[in-house]
Amino acid sequence: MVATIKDVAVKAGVSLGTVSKVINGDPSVSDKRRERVMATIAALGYSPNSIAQNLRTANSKTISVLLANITNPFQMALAKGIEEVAVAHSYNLTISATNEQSAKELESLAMFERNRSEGIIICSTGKTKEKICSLIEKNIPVVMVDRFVPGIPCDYVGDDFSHAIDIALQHLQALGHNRIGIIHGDMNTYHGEYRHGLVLSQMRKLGLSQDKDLHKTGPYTYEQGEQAFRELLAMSVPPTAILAVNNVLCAGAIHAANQSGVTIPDDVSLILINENNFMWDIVSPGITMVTQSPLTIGRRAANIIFERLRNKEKTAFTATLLAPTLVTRESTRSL
Amino acid sequence: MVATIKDVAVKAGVSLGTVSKVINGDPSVSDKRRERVMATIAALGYSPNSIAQNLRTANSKTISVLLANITNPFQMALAKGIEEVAVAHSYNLTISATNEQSAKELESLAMFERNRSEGIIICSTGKTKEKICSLIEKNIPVVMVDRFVPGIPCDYVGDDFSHAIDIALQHLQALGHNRIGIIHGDMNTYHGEYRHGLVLSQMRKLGLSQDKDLHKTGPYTYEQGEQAFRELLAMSVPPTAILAVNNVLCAGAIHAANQSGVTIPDDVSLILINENNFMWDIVSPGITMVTQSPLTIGRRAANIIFERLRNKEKTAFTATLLAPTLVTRESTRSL
DNA sequence: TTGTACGCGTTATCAC
DNA sequence: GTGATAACGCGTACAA
Repeated sequence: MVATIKDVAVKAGVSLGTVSKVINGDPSVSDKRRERVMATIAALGYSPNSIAQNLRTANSKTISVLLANITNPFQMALAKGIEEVAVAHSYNLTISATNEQSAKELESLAMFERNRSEGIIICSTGKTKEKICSLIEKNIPVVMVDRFVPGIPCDYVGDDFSHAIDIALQHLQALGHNRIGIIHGDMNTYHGEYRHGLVLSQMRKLGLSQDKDLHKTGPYTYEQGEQAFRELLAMSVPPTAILAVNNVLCAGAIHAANQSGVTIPDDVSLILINENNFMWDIVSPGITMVTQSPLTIGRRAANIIFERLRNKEKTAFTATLLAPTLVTRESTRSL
Repeated sequence: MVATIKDVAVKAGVSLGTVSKVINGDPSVSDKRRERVMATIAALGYSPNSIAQNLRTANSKTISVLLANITNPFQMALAKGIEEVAVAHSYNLTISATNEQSAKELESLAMFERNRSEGIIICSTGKTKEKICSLIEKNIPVVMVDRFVPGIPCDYVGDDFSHAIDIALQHLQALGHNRIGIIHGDMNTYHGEYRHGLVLSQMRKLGLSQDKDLHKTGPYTYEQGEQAFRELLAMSVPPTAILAVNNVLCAGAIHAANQSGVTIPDDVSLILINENNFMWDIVSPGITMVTQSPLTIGRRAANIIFERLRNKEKTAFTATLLAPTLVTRESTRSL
């Protein structure tokens, strides 16, 4: 059906090896023969079968990415950063999503392994530790991004979430807020719990209200953001400020505010930890945020993969934490 | 280094073929042997090399997607729809982006071909027709999405953009608007020109102002949206309403309005053609829009691929146009 | 039911 | 500079 290297060799009247050399730019081919081969390649519309190439050379020219949710802008920015670097190295990029389900994560990881992906970048649910570790033991470079999971011997790149929380809470405290409602993420993932714990300890440290009802947890959905906001505002003593840890949750909260006639920041201040992309430029009131850098995370993660591919020596694993920045807009004001 | 089927066979004391049969669920293996093989597979942490499998079975279990811009929410929704279907079929998904550069599109398509991708879904710049046609001639199922390109014999799935324009313009006309500014897309892509033409003819048909200066074209960027908006408002006789054909362009326009103290819809009405996702719920004023359905487009496109993979008979190519809907919000009002 | 042998399309190592 | 030939890891007739 489709032309093979053999077809080219026969038609060009040369040997298989010669064609292979031409394809791979080996200089030890006479110009005459090279031209002839190139011409018949074009004539036949021959395209090297990289499956066979990969089998023979024992590599796949593929790196794989496991995202949490393909439609979240934050996650896609991650992917974009990775894609840039992969393309620059002429590598394929395979993308999957967990949708926060560890079963899907396991499946995807198994797929990556069967594919002989040369590197894997994971935004994990945190519940597939053994599988990830087994991949690492097989010397596949793994980089965890965004969500830290303890006990996995690999590189990590993410935002300094602890610092981000600190910035956010201190900003609110400086404005006089003490009762701060938190719209947390999913407690079914490790990093959800982890960040929850970080927030609690920071709040304690800063002497902010310890009221447990100020903490709402749930999946990373728009609806959850709405519900959490409503519940917070319905408290007998509602918070005077709210921190949302994720873009979608925050969007839900804003929508709930608009729907229920709650004015931000007059009735309650709102601050968000997320990437500061174009969409936050056009919501009004402008949302004060502590910025994350998913694009940079993606780039760094991919670069680490390629660096480990280039230099096989096992160097110490790195943990890269990107510094967050405060962007002050109209959604936070002093009490 | 990593275990092969041979290692498993040796260690389990059976033949190569037996292991292969176990892996592929062939029933003609005695339970005793099967158990033994499974056990050593687990013990060795053996994972079938799908590169070798693919070479042998002459398929790649991969479909590839070429997006315009990985970070645009519209495009991500497309990818999401495709990913859902691919995962359901246990296929890999390879994603690339053109960033509107035909050179990059060519590279990616060549990569897909070398990978022996079993199906390709393309949101094309429109300038790689020959390459796409050559892939089709090699019997690779190709589905064009979102952006129609004429003269390519393949399936197409997209929104009914002509209808969408009609709905948008008629909505504005019904509100009494005659001078309507248009923030068009990129004239360097075929579909940019195509949609431009559609708008012009619809405006003529409806008897709207034919002033050429009402049409601003440029790349699909936030900055372009800002600039186009400013230019429109700076006209000696500015438009009373503006139509933006893309989310990012529209976001730029909104930002420019906020920056320059132009009030929507008091000073100018604004309508957008795009996916109605969560972000448009939280910008204020709410933007009236004609909705597109990228998620559905992605799903349909992927389903077409798998249907053509299942049924090799060449049936007629299909063109699926999804119906747009008007969602009225606050950004449009009568003159 | 089980094992053997061949070939998928390519690269790499040889002799020539 | 060139052309056989042996792998790469696996699936699958075919024979046993």
